[in-house]
Amino acid sequence: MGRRSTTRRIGIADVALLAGVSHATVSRVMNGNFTVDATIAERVRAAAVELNYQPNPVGRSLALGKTDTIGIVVPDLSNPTFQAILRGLSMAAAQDGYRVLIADSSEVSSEEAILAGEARRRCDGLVLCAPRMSDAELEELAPSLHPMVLINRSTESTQAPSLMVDYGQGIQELAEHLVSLGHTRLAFLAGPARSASNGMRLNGLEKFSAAHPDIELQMLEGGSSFEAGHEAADKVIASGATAVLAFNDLVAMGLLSGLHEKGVRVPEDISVTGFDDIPFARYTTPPLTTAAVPITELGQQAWHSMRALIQQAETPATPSTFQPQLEVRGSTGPVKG
Amino acid sequence: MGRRSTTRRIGIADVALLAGVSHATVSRVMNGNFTVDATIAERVRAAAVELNYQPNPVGRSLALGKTDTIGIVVPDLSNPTFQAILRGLSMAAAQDGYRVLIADSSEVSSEEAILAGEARRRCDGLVLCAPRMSDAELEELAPSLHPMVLINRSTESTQAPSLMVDYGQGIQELAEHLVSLGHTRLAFLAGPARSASNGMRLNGLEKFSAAHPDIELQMLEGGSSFEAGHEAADKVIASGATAVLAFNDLVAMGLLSGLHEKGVRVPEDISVTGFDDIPFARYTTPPLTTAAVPITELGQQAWHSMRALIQQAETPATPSTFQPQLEVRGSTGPVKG
DNA sequence: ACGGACTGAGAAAACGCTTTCTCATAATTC
DNA sequence: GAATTATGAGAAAGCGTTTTCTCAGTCCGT
Repeated sequence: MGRRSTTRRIGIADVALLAGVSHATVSRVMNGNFTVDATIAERVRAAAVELNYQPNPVGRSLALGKTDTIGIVVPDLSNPTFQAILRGLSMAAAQDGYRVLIADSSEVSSEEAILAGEARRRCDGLVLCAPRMSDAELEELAPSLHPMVLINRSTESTQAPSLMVDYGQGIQELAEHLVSLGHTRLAFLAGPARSASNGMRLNGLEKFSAAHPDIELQMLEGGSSFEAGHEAADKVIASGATAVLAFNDLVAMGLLSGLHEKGVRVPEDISVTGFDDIPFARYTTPPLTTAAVPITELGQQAWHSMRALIQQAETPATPSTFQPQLEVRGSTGPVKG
Repeated sequence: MGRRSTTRRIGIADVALLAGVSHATVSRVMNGNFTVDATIAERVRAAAVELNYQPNPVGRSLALGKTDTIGIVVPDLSNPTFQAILRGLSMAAAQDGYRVLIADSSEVSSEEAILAGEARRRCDGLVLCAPRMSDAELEELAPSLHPMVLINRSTESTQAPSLMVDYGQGIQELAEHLVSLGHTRLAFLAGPARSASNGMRLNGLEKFSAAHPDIELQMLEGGSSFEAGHEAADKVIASGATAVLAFNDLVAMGLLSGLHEKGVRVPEDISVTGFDDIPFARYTTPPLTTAAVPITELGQQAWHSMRALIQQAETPATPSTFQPQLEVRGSTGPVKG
């Protein structure tokens, strides 16, 4: 007890005592309220620096009703895509004096709801990347999470801004690219079944198939990780497809590695495409043809939407969509003649 | 005003009112204090679920003097090494019900101190990755940041636990490996001049040189990024070295790419080594020989040290060192004969 | 049946700050 | 010079919890 009081962090009261004013005045000075006499203000400031006083953020938060912190929930922090979103978000938020609290749901969709709620309560807003959560649950949760911005999801009920990547369009472009190279037997190495973005890709591919009834397109079960791609090599070879659209770059890279081990040449024997254009996609062997998503920028945009939401209670609710850009590299080539 | 009161989040008072008890009792029930009658407790719990009451964490934090949050400051969130530390830390902390707040100093060392202080005040502890901060500044800052665990740094004054990677040992092993392949003209593509971990590497290389007076070892200015490595290609070629030790995997990968563009073959013409063994190091062309650091595990360990620090005021102060492990892959080979 | 030891819950203080309310004192006006 | 208005700072009321303090009401032994 005695010990503890010695170590106690210095608070507004200590400054007030030293400066010989009330703590209200100290607060006024610290917050740049000009209704305080210049002489006294200076005295307070001097006392503050002498004691190296720094306002306790928790006390401030309670009084002000804001934490200057936003939360982000991601399904997997080891995924470069979410790392990039986090980075873009964090950097942009920092410029406005906000910090970010992270919550990794480890791909466990049942955790997403709880984590989201917890994070939200600690923060002024929430950026939600919850690809596995069901639409129903998201819809139910949304109101209690406001202000919130969604990544690659949208809700009916709330007007939460949502930032979407047009995966459907991107995958169509990739497929068209393969067709232009002469491929007629394609395979899609799908992502997690319940993933929202996988659904968007499937929609895109449906449109593609409708436009190209002559092109064969097989659906192969995959996943979202490097390992999933690696393990799918046999399946891909067995499919007889000459070109495969992987769920994302990670899967594509795993597949590249798996195919290499089996002695299958890319792109001579099989062409492979990824999705996302993660930083390392251009350095694989061969460099990966992919659909580039300006993902860091998306993270940045997420902050801007969030900021708008926090500042004005009125929601602009701009559901902006990011168009992926076809990035042709070495992993795709003319069909084996 | 009227509006606002309608929207107000429900608090402990609402539950108390509905259950017909004092808010103190609600608090007791919520915190599993058993000195409350079972009947009443049940009534309170019912009221809580009916109102969907969730205690306000800020209020709790103020009362309890803890936030259940730890901060981490990293110099660059786009660096896979820090991403991995963050991930290991975040996952481990989550298991104990802690969250992590991130602060990215964007490699600006002057920001590190401020960010660290800010983050620390909002959290129960701080994990500090501040490679650019001067020893003096770190020493001065340390006391005010406690509890804190350091990554790849150490202090004299405080007994802050520090988790170190033995870069000196690792780089020596890499150099020895190159020598064993017959190389006699080596170059070190250094990291940022003021980086602490770069210093450790230099110390290791000094020892190496002392043990191998016959081996030529040039020092080349580099950096810590992919781009730095890429740009250094010309310099490396001009140096006449047959093997180059890059500061880290990122630099090595950039160099690989740069050398490839110039038509220099790796490892036939020049051998290249990295450091860290980031996830993609094994998938470069050729796969990168490197010194593997169990970096996610280090993040985990950082949490364990932090937890010990938070729980018992007494510090175990275990300055643990992680030994990198030589990972020989395709980017190194016998010297050109 | 009466005093002492328990139980259990409300009242109130504490956490560290911001902000409204209030009221001296000083500055202005007629 | 008295009345009015600025000006500026302290007192106090929050913000939403936890926790100590207090004190009714019970239960027990004698």
